[in-house]
Amino acid sequence: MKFQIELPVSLEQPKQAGFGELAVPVAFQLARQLKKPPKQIAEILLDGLQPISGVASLEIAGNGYINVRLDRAAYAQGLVSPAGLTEPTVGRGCKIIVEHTNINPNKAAHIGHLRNAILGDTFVRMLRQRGEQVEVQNYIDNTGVQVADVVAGFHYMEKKRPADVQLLIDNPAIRFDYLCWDLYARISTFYKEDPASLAWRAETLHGIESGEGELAEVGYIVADAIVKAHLKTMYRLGIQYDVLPRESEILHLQFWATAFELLKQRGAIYFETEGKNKGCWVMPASAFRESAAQEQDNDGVDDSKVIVRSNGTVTYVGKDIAYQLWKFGLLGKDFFYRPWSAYPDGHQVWVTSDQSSDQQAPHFGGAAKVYNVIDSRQSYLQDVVVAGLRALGFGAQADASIHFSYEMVALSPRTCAQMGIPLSEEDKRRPYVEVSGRKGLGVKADDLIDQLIETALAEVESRHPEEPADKRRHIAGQIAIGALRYFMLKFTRNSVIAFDLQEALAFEGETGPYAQYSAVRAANIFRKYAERFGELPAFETVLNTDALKDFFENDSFWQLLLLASKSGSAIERAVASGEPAHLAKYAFQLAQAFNNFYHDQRVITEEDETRRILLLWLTKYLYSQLVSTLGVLGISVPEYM
RNA sequence: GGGGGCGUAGCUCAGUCGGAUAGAGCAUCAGCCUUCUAAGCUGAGGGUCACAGGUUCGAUUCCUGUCGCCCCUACCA
Repeated sequence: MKFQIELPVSLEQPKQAGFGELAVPVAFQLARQLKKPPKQIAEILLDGLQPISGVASLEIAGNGYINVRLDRAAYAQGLVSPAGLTEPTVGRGCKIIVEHTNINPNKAAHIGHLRNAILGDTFVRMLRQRGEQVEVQNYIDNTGVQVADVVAGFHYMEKKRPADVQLLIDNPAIRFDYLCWDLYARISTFYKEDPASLAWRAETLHGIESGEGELAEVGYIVADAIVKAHLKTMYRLGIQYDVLPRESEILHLQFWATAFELLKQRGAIYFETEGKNKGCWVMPASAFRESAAQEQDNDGVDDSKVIVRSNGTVTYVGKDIAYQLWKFGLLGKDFFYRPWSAYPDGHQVWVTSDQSSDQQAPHFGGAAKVYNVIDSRQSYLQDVVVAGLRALGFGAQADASIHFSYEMVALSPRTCAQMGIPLSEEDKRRPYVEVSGRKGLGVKADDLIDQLIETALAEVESRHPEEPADKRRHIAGQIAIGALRYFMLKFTRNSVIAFDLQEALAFEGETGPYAQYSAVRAANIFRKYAERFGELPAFETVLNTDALKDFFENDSFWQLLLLASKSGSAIERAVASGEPAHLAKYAFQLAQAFNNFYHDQRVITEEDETRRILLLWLTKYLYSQLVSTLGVLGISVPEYM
């Protein structure tokens, strides 16, 4: 280099289209060391530079930017006839586990669960698009307090035996997950009014953990039925799973006992002999909190985390450490597996078992990287789990444990009012109200999906009265899913969603249906073209560099092409930042750009044949990029809208 | 008390390693359907990027402090 300075040359996108395709701010970086004005440095850098292939020109702009302009025809030619199949396979053959959904199997799924599942599923799709090997796990806490409460409700409040509960499950006129939603709210209220009844919970938990007796039996059939309902709900949104690891197997197969021995051996936890945690096995706060080491004894507060209670039972975190170890293949033991169910496309979901394994079962676990999609309120517990791995000497795996956190979905005051939820004066002043399963307060996932479908159906019916009813309903479903998935993805993860029904039901503006509509419009052009001119031309043979050069002199066409060509880097960026919202935003921008193009240009009626074919090709390219991006977001494009 | 997050247009939110004139949607107002479908397009108004310092060629972005809001801080999960 001219200045004898080694520097990573960074590239960035100019804020404005008129500044070219790439900007090199290197002169600014050098300015500090060279004590020269950035503009002067840029001039020296460009002086005598040889022409670069694919680059049309370099120029200095602003007070020191070097703007790069690409050779448009060459760039377009590369997109018309891609040189070989350059699939973006960055997969290194290492398995990635994404754990998401993880709903307590004691009641119907609500909108908060939808955010988790949609975020997780979209991230999975993004990774798979890049060629990664991904395993989707949905952890089932079938022995926890929430299940126990509903079981206690059936057993003690409703006086139902296992066979009675099974009848409810088998009754097609009853939505069992909704029934449990209400029962859970009722028993939670009952506990509050009559604290003595909390003994039921203890009794039920004990029964479920032992795995024997009527309480355990009711526990199994309730949890299984609810899991079935959850998978059905999620499948409506195109969300599938590979394996369902259950807490009952973690208990019965002694996963915890193994992890416990490891933790004791390596001194990750110790037996507390005094203070409030006397008689417990605890992890010192210094393990999972940096600042804790210095100020251990301020106010005498003990911030250690209890792993094993004084009565000898293990906390959730303890089990989670064992589970996390298994995910990395570090526990030294495995579950047994049996088939749970199969999706219509044949994809098999497996569930863990403590008996014996099906011969066909694939190998689960043993990943190199693990994403846990869990809401941000649990970041403290996730920190403890990771600290556990680190304390055991598994530093690399601790680093590869990623808490894919997101903020909760709350309800807007307006939506609460619409649903008849009473609000205190204090709540009314807040921007949002937290949902509560214990109070039965929230929006059920299936209700929301149903309402979206009905709203979409009304639109489709008014626009296409001549189309068959089942077709219209299918399309309404696609639109509903598009609206819902986009709505859940448009916010970045650390933003609390104040769920507003009116906003969620919107199909205009920055929404999924807006993007779907753009794609439908493009498809209409192809249909009309075929009606008028016959089959679509073979673009590779028809379009030559001269024609492309001429066509893309037009700045708006060029900008459109450029934007559409960036879908791959949009996915890269979204994966790197862990923000599916970035990809959603890209899809919206692409749709918006297409709508502008659609409004300005007539493809079919263009009289110049070369130009018509060029317009058609650009439409085709935009369409395929939009459809594939929407696909990664889990949004399909209807036949008509 | 401790830990974490947030504060950007009337509302809901983006804002890429610190970079060029701070963006989008909704809402409001004014326009555009004989056209490849108006779930669309064009335009207008709307900003002390919470506040005060600091770092430097340059700060919405990084640092410190103040104010306000939220979450976590259980032998629940």
